[in-house]
Formats: sequence, structure tokens, C-alpha cells
Amino acid sequence: MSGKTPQPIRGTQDIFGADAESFAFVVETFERVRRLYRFRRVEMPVFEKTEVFARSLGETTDVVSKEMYSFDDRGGESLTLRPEFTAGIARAYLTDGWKQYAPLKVATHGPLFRYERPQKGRYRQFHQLDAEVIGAAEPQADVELLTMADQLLKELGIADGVTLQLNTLGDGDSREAWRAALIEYFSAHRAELSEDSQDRLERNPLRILDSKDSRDKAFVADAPRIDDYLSAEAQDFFAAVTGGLDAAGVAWSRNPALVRGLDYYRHTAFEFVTDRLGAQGTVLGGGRYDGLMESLGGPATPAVGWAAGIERLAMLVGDREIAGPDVSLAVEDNALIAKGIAATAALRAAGFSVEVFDSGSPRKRYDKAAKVQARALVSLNTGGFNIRSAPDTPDVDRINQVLSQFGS
RNA sequence: GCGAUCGUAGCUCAGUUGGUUAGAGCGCCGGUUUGUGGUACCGGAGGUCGGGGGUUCGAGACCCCUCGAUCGCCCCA
Repeated sequence: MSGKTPQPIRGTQDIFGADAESFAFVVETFERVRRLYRFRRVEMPVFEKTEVFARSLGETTDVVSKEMYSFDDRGGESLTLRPEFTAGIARAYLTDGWKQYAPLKVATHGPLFRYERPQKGRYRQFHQLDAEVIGAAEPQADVELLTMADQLLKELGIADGVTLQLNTLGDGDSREAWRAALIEYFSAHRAELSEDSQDRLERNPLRILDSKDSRDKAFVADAPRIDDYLSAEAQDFFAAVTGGLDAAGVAWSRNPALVRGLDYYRHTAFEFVTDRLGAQGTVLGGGRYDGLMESLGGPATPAVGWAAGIERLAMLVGDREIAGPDVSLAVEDNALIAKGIAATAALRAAGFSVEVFDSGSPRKRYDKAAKVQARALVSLNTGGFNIRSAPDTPDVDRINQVLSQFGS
């Protein structure tokens, strides 16, 4: 009849127990903090036309060609499960006329999909928190966004092991000049670079800067720095961001090797990094993407945003205690099951969380009920209800009152 | 796409240089005891040792293939 049980898809996870509690804690904290900063909640589609991501990411990259979950629908149109939030939100900003709300602060969270090899903190279906400010060209937007991220990490209780690394990529011209200088510099040492970096020289030269290969690191130290190519405006912008962070009390450190692969990034780039998650140390990252809207056919629109991996945050948060119920009820006699059900319903209607034990060996129900660490432990037998609780437990009187209507 | 490590009960793991009928703890189910904040004891269910092939008198163990997991490289929107 039944064959072999289907296995879960590689890179997906069934999150349960303490892990699920940590996950929920991360999301709840994000929702709370996001309100403090007045970011509006948005719900976005899980899939979009492939074009949305292909155009925003730049068609050439591996990212688009190999790492997206794309498929044709029945009409023959190519669709893609969202690999990030930003492109979809940008699309909505344009198609839904959200310009009328600019500057628009939005936040969301949910599943994302990337066809990658799973490893620590990396999954094919994973989950992110996301925050974006669209239509704000001022550095204050960057500051507010980063301050929110900083407060989130603090409220999650993980700020200690995490540092904010900050860099600027300059405006379009600064960035191009720096890029050209890097290519020239690394080309001169081409033969001494790692094979991977020789390849990167063509595909993505900025990425040589964060190579893990020791052969590359020697040259990275003396590579041209963005600071020497920044326009006066770009310098001012970065100074305003760092000054704002200082004013807000957000600790940061400069990382001149922090780069973004995609061309639409300008000015601020940042990552909150930890060394406690193995090779996947970035816990929250983002930057300013002033060039993105145009790649989707919209008007030039400044924007800045970040995303954070919920799984990684949950790992840092650690195991959360699963709180016991308000009441744990052991029905120690099968003749009293209906009475137990009635009492349980009444307690829940009164706002108490209740767990009932009315199956299995009647003699063992009490022990099971005791095990869940309820604030009040109630047994029901022919002698009626019998409450046990710690001396100062609040609400015991109310619980008693609810139970009293069922006799004793 | 590449590499390393690892797959034994629901979970965590023992299992000797290859040797009789594959074990423990926890959990689950039942019973006895206790009789009220987690007791103790007894019993039970649950395994084609990831799968396939090979070496051997004999494989959970050794070899090959395969599947899966973990971690790392590449990539990282």
C-alpha cells in the first residue's frame, strides 16, 4: 500500500521545539522594534516574474543563472521564487504607485529561496527579516535604518558578539574609478593571485578584497582604497552617516574591504558580523541601492535597506525556554473526563492556558501533568479538584473560582 | 560544481584486531508501589545496523558504488 516515505527537500528544515521558540522570539522582537521606528508592515508575493529578479540583479551573474528557483507556469511564463525581498518591494513601489507615500519605510519577513549547497546557517528555503526606506536620498535614512538594526540586536540579547562593519562604495563615478584602479593593481600581480581570484579579476574584481585565500590577502592589504577615489559629495555623505551613528550611540568599525557585487549599490554598505557562526558570519546586511529602480524601468529613486537571516539570529539567541501553561489538569478517573473537558473549556474561556491529561494510564496522568511545569497543577478525581501551586502564584483564586462552578 | 567527515531503536549513543541470538540511557505503552511538584521497581512495543554489490568459513565493522546528513570551498542578491 504505502511505499517509502518521501524525504524532505535538501536544504529545507522542519523547525520545531526550542528552535521554533527562538525563531518566534526573533520575529516577535523584530515586529516590536519595527513599530518603534514606524516602519509599515507589508506582505509580499512569494513569487514574481523571473524578470523582476533577473533585471535587478543583472542577468549575467551566477546568481541568476544557477541559484534561483525558476519555473514556467502553465501559460509558459517564467516565474521565480523570491531569492530576496528588495526586488519585489521595488517592483511594488513602481507598479502600485507607492511613490505617493515617499519617503516610505516598510518592513516584512518570510521565506526566501536560493538554490545553494546547504551548510551552517545556509538553507535553500530560509527566512529573513527585511526593512527598506525608499525615496529618501538623505544619510539620515541610513542612520535610522542602522539604528533600528542595532536596537534589534540589542533587544535580542546578541549585540555583544556582533559588530557593525561599515563601508562606502561612493557614488557612481567614485565607484567606477575605484574599480578601475583595483583591476589595474591586481592585474599587475595576476600570476601571484589564487586561481579563484584570477578568475574574479574578470568576473567580479571587488570580491578579491574579501578572499579567504592567504595568497590574496598579502596583496589586498596594499590595494587601492575607495577613500582615494571618493568625490567630495560621497565623502560628505559617508561622514554624515558615521556622524549620525555616533550621535545615536551605535558602535561601528570601518571595513574598507566590505563590498557589494551588484552595480546598483551606492554609498553605504554594511554588515553586522559575528565569529560564532562558522563561515556564515553575517547576521544582518544591507546598503544603499540608488540604482535599482532604474533597472526595473522606473525613475531614479534613492533607497536603502537591510535583511537579516532569522535562522542565524535564532542560533545566536540560543534555546528559549518553552513556557509551561497556566494550568495543567490531570483527570485521574475516566468517569470524570467530561467534567475535565468542561472545566478546561471554562478556564480557557477565562483566559488561562491549559493543558489536560486525560488519556493513558490514570495513575500516570498526575506525573505527566506535573512534568509540564504549569503555574498551577490541578488533579481531578472522585474527591473533586485539587490545586497545587507555588505560594505566590498569581491568579490561583481566579482559577479556583472558575473550577468551583463544577462542584468543589 | 568541488572537498572532508559521518549514517546502529522515536532521540542521544555503545558495539574490542571481523566471531554465537545487536545493546544501554532517555522517551513511549502497560502493571505494581507511592499518594501529590516530577518516586521506585517490573514488563512490553520498537532495528532488513541508510541502500546495493563485493572480500571472507563468518561483515554493524573491511573494499567499491549509491543515497542522505553535517561542515567547508565556490557563490553570496
